[in-house]
Amino acid sequence: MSRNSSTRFAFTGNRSASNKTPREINRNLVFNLIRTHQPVSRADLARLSGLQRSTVSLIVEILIRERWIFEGSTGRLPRGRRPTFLHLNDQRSVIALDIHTSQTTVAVVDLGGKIVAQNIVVLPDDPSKAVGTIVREVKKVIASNGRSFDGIGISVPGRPEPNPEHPVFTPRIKWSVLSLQTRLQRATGLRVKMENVANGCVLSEVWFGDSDGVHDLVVVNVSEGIGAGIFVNGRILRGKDGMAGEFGHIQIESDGPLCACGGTGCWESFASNRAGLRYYQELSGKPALPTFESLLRLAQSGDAVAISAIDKMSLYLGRGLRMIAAALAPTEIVVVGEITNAWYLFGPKIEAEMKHNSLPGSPRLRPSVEASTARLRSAVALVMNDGSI
Amino acid sequence: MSRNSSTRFAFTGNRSASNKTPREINRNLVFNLIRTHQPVSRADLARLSGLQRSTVSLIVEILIRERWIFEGSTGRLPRGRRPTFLHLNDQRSVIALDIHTSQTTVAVVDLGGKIVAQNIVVLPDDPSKAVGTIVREVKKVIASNGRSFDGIGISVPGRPEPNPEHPVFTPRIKWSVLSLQTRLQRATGLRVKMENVANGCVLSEVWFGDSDGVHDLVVVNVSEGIGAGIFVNGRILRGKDGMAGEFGHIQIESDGPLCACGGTGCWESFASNRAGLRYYQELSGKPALPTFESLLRLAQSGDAVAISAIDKMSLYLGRGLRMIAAALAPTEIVVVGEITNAWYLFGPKIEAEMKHNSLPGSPRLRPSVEASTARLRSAVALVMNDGSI
DNA sequence: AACTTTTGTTTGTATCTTGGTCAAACAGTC
DNA sequence: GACTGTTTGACCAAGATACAAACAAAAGTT
Repeated sequence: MSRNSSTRFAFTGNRSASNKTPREINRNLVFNLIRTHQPVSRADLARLSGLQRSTVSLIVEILIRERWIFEGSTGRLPRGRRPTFLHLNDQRSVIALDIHTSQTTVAVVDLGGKIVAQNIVVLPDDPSKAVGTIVREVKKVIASNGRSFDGIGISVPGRPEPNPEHPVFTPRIKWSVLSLQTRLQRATGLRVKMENVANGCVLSEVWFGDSDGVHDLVVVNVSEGIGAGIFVNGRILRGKDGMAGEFGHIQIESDGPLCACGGTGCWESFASNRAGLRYYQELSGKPALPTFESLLRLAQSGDAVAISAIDKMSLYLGRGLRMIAAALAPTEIVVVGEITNAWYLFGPKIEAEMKHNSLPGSPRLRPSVEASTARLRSAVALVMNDGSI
Repeated sequence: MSRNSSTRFAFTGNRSASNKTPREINRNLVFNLIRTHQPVSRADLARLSGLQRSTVSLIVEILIRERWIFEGSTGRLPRGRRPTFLHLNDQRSVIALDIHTSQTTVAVVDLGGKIVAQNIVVLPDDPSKAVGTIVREVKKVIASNGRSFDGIGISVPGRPEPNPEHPVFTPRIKWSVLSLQTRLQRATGLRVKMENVANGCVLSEVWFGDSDGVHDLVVVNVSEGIGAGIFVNGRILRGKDGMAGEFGHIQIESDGPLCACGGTGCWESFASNRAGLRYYQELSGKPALPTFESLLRLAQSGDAVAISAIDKMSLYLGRGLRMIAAALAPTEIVVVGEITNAWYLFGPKIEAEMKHNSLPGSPRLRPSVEASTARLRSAVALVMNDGSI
């Protein structure tokens, strides 16, 4: 909270600092405090940040001028002058895309994380037509909403880091997400940012989570595959070509099903939604269920075989989370995905296995609030902040 | 290199910045450039840092006054005024301790990373006497060297993070490293800092490595056990209670030998020095070899069974490194340990297995220069910089 | 009506980088 | 040997910023 008074050396990278650096840092600090504490007064911001009230006032003035926030009503206190409450400007908003293999959600999200409008688009079977369908839908949303938008944020399964050699790593999407980006940019003139699902959920947790000082967090996205978003030392760990967090493709048994990545025995072959469906098929001897949701419904209605399948999946999930705990020692692991809709069936099993034979100090484990919301909200952080937290 | 001109928000933690912050940042920057580029002139520092020459001169003046650096000889250029070369002050030095289960190295290391004196201490069999032996030896070294020391830096296998609940995690050391710290502090009056071996090697790589802009690096220490030091986004990833990087205790097979941590099938059960010795014993049917060095010597002399044992160990090492690559996607993995003394036997096998069925963009793999040097040098970074890079 | 408390603004000061100027020092050229 | 161009390092004014303290505003309390 207070000044860093260390006289010792501490690398902060290769960047030099100018006179404008403190303002930049404090401006970010104040803005983030407004995000997480709104409505809030200047005096409270001074107390929260450790800055002087005068400094806070100057920064707030800038933020108002740039339309990030606005002055709301005055409050009421037991005594003293009434404070002026500051709010995030919910007039500013972005277009959010949540891309899945077969469907895509197009939404309007405001700066405060509120989902103003939402629209599910079923993609055509022909992959080459998917991009066109999405672009059309986005233009429709822009036209139907009177407001202007700050940009477009896209959540994709895979790693859309721009790299000339491996442009994108999105094994489950059959069409080019890169061409979607450029076509949206051309069609709308807006800035378009893409991010991996798990990293996006990290952004949402950090931007809109109620916990104040998140500094260690791993988000594990359990869906068709498994990917993780790693938030450490106050930043997202991206790694080379944005490939960090691919725990799903870590081999946890030397033999096992062949994975889409080419390897065998990958964690996601044992613990993803597809694995759950496979377990049900193996245990029941019946034909495969159409969707993972149907497996959840069966289990929730008390089907013993479905519950066994879920238990087996949970066991492997817990084992993988133990791996993540040993590797990164986060204070908290947040699970995102369809399984959070029936967390009572998974959570206890997963947690027990995660803590079984683990090193001292297991992380807290909890499901994400609402996966779809988290993914859509990430668009705000992506557009407003380049996703750089 | 140049100014961060982004007007967007970028979390830099919860700390506010004062107008002393730029000086602090730039001072660190300049000092680190001197460390990595010495001897170097003020003008070169200005070019390297992007700062104005006037600013560099002011900072250099402070660094000289505080005895971090000194002005050396003037250089010679094709034309123009002669530059004054700046050097790290090699009069400043620290005591370095490199702790192993059965022996400890006590050394004197100067600010430039040069090992001025070195002394191997064999620890008594009785664990309770180990601390006393080490303290005596340190006092002897201090007395025999005329100079004064800035502190004591200790490299230990394990995670010596201070935490009331789990004070330390050093499963292979039978005596209390915490009491060593306090007794050394009392006996010498110097500041005493401890760090995990792998993290220490990261510090050494970053402080004394010739690569300029290291921002992604994982150091894997292969010894009795296996531990990793993770350097990402320009900082060491410590995790809760400093436990991050314990890849050695990740389960890579569901069944396997019982590990010291209580689990089964841990990576280090398959890939550590002990595993190599076990493989030799299993393959040869002969009694166990006394030390890992003897296995290396056998293999180097062409013993086919020893080479097979090493190959098996390499296979598992490569598999574990593939796991680290998927988890963190570092640009480089550096291996530290006895195996680097016979790297030609391990390296190709490890690298081939690491790249086998891996995700796109494998990290570079290389052995550390000299493990003992790296561990001792880490003391400088620990003492001079609180290990906070 | 006077006092107290809290909020938000204004003003003066210290710190720090920037960017320009200047002398010194040196090599090459006329 | 004098002139030219280059580089280094010192010096100084200007601009940006946070801080500290004083001040104005607005409400409740005495």
